[in-house]
Amino acid sequence: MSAQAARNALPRTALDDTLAALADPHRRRVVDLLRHGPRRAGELAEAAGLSAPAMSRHLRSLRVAGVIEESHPAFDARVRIYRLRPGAMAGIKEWLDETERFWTGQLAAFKAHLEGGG
Amino acid sequence: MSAQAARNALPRTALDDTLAALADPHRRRVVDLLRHGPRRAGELAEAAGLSAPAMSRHLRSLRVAGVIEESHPAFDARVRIYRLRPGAMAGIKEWLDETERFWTGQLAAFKAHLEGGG
DNA sequence: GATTTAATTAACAATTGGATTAAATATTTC
DNA sequence: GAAATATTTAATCCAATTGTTAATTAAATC
Repeated sequence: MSAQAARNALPRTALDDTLAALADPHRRRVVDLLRHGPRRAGELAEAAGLSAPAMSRHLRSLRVAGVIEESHPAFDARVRIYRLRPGAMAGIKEWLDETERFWTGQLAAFKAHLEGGG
Repeated sequence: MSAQAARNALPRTALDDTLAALADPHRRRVVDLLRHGPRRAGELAEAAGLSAPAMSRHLRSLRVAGVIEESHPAFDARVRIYRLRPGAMAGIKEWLDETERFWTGQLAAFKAHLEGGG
């Protein structure tokens, strides 16, 4: 039953998925490649030095995480083209900014405390 | 020797480590707690609803990734106090900004292409 | 319509990651 | 100095991830 494992299952959020998707060098390489424009699955596999199946799985991770999106081009319906999804990383940025904001606020408060009461 | 696994070992960068450290709900919860100030290991474990050993490992991950730092307080050397490390997430932010910058540039170029060349 | 091409899915092996309990390490307190 | 406290490390288990090869799907080409 594995009672303990289930005990503390924090729900997996979108932020988890996005961060996990980007926490892999191959997948981040894909994002780096897609910064310059949409690419085929095959191009990405070759550029990243990965087999087609391996790349396919990475692309799925990125797609499920909302980082990229897929399209079938009209000129050849076998091909799948991937591109970055706008706003995909907004969640991360927001969280980072909030963290920084709180944290610097806390630092300022500490400094004030030292100057006032120290 | 697991020949296939070794074949494509992209080096693990600091960015990988930081992202991986943050891609876990428990660890991100720790960061959220530390936003408001330094906390003891025990406090963090309790607040996150984790056993002490489990929390200890998460704290190590975060420390190795450079997200937090540890200190021994003078009043009780058994205790370990953790705090956010300034600039820990600068790398992520930089990468995100660069991605966005390239990507919006690419979008602008595409728009210009449509308007110019029909 | 048979073959080639682009890509995904399936099945499997190996690695990694996280949680647990028990033991170890300091350090404080009585 | 013995007992209690704060935390980490060790050993083990289970689940998830990643890569590989083989098979599948679907569409283009000859």
